[in-house]
Amino acid sequence: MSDTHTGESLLFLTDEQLRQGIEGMFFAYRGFTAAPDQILEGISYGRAHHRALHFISRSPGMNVNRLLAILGVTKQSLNRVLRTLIDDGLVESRVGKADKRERHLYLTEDGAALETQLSEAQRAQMRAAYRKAGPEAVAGFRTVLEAMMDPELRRLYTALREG
Amino acid sequence: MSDTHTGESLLFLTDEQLRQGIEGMFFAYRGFTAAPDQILEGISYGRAHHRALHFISRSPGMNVNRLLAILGVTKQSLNRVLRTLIDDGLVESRVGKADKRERHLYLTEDGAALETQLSEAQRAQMRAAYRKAGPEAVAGFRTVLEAMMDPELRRLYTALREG
DNA sequence: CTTGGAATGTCAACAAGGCTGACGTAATGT
DNA sequence: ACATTACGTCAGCCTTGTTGACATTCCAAG
Repeated sequence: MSDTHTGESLLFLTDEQLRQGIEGMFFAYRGFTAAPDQILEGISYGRAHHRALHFISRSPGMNVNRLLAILGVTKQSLNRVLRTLIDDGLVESRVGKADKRERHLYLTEDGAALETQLSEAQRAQMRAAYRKAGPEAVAGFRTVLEAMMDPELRRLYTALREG
Repeated sequence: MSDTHTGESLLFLTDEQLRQGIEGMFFAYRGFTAAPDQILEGISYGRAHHRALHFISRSPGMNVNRLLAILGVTKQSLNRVLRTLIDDGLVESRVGKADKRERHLYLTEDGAALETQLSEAQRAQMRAAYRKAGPEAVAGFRTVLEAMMDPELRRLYTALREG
């Protein structure tokens, strides 16, 4: 807080400022994943399962290709995770109606329950941080996050908001 | 930008807002690591090596225990990474003067050169995002990042600034 | 001076979750 | 008819995390 030079300077981008931003991202990401990670340990799932559940929950009926693009992993890697989720009855894979090659992904009741549990833990973490920082800081936070994405990622990110 | 409710509302913490923050962190972290990752592929190092180099560069002479606390991994995991960096002549491990059990870590010339290369790529990324977002957004960004850390992480984070 | 405990290093084994390459199958589009 | 697309799967590899066990070195307290 002592040297952020909020708005009065054009020379605020010193290497030290940037370095603090980099370290901030590193530490904050740890805090960000801590809560769901704690739930995940014990049940035999990891972050990869959490991410899949999150985005399937976010866009029910999403096909595999789209989920691959969002997660940014290979289909083999996603498939391993997805298979366990399907085998365990948390995710349902339905053959597409228009295009029968596609599989559309949905959470089952159990899947939705776990997703809710994970999501609530993470939202609680996020809510506490947002409350602490205040609405104006939050607006700035989101602006910078979006600016950090490359165009392709930003496209995916904004597409999630719009449906 | 359309629905952030900058400051005029107490009810800005809808689940949808929080969810967008969560997804924003996910996508932004990808953008954040993209530039150094690209340099690292080819040379046989990974993110773990980058992180070690970064924090040794930041606090030369740091002992192993402190680096372990910062990175949040086990000593066995760090040791494997550190071993390769030392063997490759990028990091030097000196026996402590006051306490000879401790090893103090320094970058060699080669280590500093690689760290600079990685760091510059990441700072360029960060600088572009900061420029795009503007100083006020950056101030907010940093406030939220800090609020997302648990007290222990925040302590480590702020200690880095103070030396 | 001896001894307990702390800091460090190392060996072994393992798991999660990335990756590539190759191949099969079904459905679609040309 | 044929190439392409979407998806699944097998096999194998890498990085980076984990635990447990154990040796060494050294400081500090008794």
